[in-house]
Amino acid sequence: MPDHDNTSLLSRQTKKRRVDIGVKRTVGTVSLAFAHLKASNFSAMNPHVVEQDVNCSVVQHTDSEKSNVLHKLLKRTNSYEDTLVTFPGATIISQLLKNNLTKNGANESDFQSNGLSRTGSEIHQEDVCSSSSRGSPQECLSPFSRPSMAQFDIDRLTDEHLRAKRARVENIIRGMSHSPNVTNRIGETEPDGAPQPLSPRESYRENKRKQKLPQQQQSFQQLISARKEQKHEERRHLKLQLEDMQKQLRQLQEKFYQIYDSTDSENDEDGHSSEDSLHSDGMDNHISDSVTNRSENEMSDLDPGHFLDQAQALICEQPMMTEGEKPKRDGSRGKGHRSTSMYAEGKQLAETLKQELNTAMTQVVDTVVKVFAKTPYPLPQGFPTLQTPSDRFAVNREHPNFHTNNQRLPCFGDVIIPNPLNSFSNMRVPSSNDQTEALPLVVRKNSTDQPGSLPTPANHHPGLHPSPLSSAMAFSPPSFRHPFPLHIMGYPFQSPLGAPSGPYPGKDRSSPESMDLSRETTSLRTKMSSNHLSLHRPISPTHPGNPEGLSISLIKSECGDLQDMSDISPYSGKGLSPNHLKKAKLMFFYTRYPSSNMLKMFFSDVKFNRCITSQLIKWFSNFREFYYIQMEKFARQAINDGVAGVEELTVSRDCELYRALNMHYNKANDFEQVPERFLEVAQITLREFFNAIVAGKDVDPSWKKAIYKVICKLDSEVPEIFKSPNCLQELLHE
DNA sequence: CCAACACCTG
DNA sequence: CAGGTGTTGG
Repeated sequence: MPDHDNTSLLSRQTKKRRVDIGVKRTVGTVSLAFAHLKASNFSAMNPHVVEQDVNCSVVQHTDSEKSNVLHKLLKRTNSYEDTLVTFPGATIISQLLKNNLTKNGANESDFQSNGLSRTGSEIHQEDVCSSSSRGSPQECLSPFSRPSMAQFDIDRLTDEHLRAKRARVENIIRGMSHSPNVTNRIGETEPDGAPQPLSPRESYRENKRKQKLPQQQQSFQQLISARKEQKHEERRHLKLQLEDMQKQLRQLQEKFYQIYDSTDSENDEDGHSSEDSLHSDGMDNHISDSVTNRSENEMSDLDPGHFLDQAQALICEQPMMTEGEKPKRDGSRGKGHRSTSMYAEGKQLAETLKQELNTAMTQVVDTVVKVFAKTPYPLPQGFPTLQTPSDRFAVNREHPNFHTNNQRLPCFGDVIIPNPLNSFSNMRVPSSNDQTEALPLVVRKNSTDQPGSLPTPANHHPGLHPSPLSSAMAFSPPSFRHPFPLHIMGYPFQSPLGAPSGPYPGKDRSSPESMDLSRETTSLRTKMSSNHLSLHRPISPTHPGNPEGLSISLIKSECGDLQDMSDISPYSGKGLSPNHLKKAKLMFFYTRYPSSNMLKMFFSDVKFNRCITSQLIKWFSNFREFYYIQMEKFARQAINDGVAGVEELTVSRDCELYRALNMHYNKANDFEQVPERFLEVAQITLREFFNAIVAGKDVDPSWKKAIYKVICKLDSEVPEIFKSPNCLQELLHE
């Protein structure tokens, strides 16, 4: 419970906190403003909304427990689909996967008959599964394709296939190095009748572009088409590799289900016994039966990712499984005596899987990297977005068991593999757990201003704080987190004039700066290694990226008391630039009511005059305005949603309120160290509003005055680093 | 008077 | 986010 009664202690601050002035003019406009809001809330009231909107920290993540990397990879790849339209490799990946998942076997034959110059060796080295799949497309796609195949057969097949694959890949690589002169026309590459949803669009665009091209550009067009052929070459290679991977997956899947389903094969419908059906025709029946009879849910069992899920689950669950207890897919018929052998086999299977996935992924990634390295013109915007929702990290809880034993598949790391950046430089993305020293450049000094800063306030409810990240980081020094800021690698600094400095002036800041990726990555790496050495290291004023450098004091020109015309000089950098605004917003996480003296301290690179000062003050006033509006809005929502007491109101990093605030003050999410204290203050504010409204104080025109008085005392000390004119670089690139 | 504030408006 | 305005404490 915040100190309601302390309103007389305002004098503790040296700075003037006249939060009580200027509030008289309110004549119920706020209530009017929220009338529609109220109405909408009433219309859409249901308990779930209550939980999500109000009880901010309640999160359900049942899915994440089941998830595994490949599954995510597949899903994410599919989800990237829309953004990948112009990125051939990834498009292929998603298409391939999608085709496979929708058991459309035609893709393989499509690839071979599309007129592309596929080297003969590749075709002839198709493995059994692939060639047979040409005859009956479905045959290879089911895990039950060959349940009768002997174990060693599969092993042998796998080995052979591995060798074949390696030879093929080498062949491919060799071919890639000296065969960019293959001539094939774009339109024929992806037949219009192809079932892939993307292909028509793609070819349509290509055709359209072709039609529009004037004759003068023919040579350029030739160049383009040559490049495209190159790309198509690589695309095909990627396809092939993916096919290989999928085949291997299928085989492993079969193997897995053999091990796994042999115990309950009698369970299978139609009395088909897997052990008995040695003949492929019987198998086909079996497949079609199971395929057609399976519900949508069960169809996901054919998903390789799901298969991996189960493999992983098998490995992890076996040791702690009681006798007779079996994974869900086994149904109720437990057979404990199989469990030991199953465990061993599952482990072996997992090992094989790991190796295979590692090598295959490495190859694919390498190829992709090559494609990128060779691409001479800017990459399409379809490159997978780098923005990573923070809750994806905070939320992603795996099964606890996965953490307690080291059987957690190491190659799977911590998810997010599909992000090309991760594999781009083979750099291991540092997770928050990896950082062991010198975490924040920003060190908050103990301030007398923050009564409950270090220990989390008493009002937290353990059950209501599900964010594992924040709880895990609760022990890190002064409530700073250090999640890895992936996005900053793709988000160069805003230019002083407010336009993004990247080559892509897209409206979306998540639009990638692919060409800068490697540079940014290395820069990040050096930042990582140099760590705290960069603390307070002033970046050279002639630094090309100096954001303040080019700022033109447009604002100043409006000021009557402009003293020196030299202030307008572009390089004097004395005005308030967009980066100053950004900095001010970040500072708001610490202080809601900065004194003008404080502002002068922290914006030392700005030549202060009355105008600048009031502009800065105005900024913070605007920040507060937004802040309080949000607070009131969410408080009223909570009331409308039937929240009984303030105890149910918490502000955590994954709640909507925080997101709204963070969106406002930390839009690009480039500042990943939003102090815990800010959450506390926000929660207190929210509860203040809640209490006041519940008590009906909002009838008083100046009812917020009391709240302001409370909140203005909760300011934290702004970290020293904010005093640096270049703090943005240091903060964001840290 | 003036700085600082909240509120309103564009 | 900036401009304008009314309010208030010093």
